[in-house]
Amino acid sequence: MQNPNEKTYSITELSKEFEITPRSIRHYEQESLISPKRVGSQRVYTKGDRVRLQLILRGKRIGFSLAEIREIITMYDSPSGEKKQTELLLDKIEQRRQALKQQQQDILTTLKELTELEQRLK
Amino acid sequence: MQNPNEKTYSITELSKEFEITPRSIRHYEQESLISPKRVGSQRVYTKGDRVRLQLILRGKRIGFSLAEIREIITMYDSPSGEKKQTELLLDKIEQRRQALKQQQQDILTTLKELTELEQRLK
DNA sequence: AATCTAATTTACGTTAACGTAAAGGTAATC
DNA sequence: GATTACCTTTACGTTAACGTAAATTAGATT
Repeated sequence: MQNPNEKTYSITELSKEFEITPRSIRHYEQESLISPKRVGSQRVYTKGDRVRLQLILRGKRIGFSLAEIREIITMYDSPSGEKKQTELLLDKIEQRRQALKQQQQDILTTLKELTELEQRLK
Repeated sequence: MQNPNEKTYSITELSKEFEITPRSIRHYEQESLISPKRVGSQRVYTKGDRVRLQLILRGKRIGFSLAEIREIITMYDSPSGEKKQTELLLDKIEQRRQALKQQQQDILTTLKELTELEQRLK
């Protein structure tokens, strides 16, 4: 049940909250990463849209391209359909998982090196 | 003590080992991320250069820009000099550490979401 | 001597992710 | 009714990180 009285946000509200420019948000929309409603010509963002924006920004922080983020979002949105399709999705998920595990390792290594460096500086 | 008989590598050797193009390696050199020796006009990479290349690639995997990687490398290379300089370095290290911790969190969140999604697909 | 093979430099091209005007619409406020 | 605030679209500009092609060099092989 979607509450029609649910709180909504304007583009500048969101841009301020997440410290990005409206231009970026519009860009994400152009890239089909988010699809706000319109009231007249103005974009209106629901809580769901806000969550999606957070997801986008989280993706960016771990170095995903917008194309990769779109892929992930598409996975979320895909209706549990064909068996063949599902297989493909599971494959992609596994690939992502591997990349993320690698990243975890890389981060751990880098953190250690930073600590070493810090010691050396004292 | 640097062993002058130490094993060295050509640019294509390294490019094959790490599955990148020679162009990329030359580009990193242009950006002052690596400085191989020359024998005649040809680049010759020592083991140390190889390690540095690995560091670069690791940085890339966690989403660092070449500029950020250069900053980190510079920190490594900086001789423990002025007290003021050292303070600045320690600051930068701390900043990096914070960003990396954030990334760890983001990755954990993403991994969880992937798992949820996987469950949903079954 | 000619032909590979692997390297070099120079330089223009490409893609992603926005930045940055410019020109205009609408609704509230002075 | 004019200004202000906030939004819109269109479109060209910018930066990073290489890709790609052209012209050249130098050593090894046929």
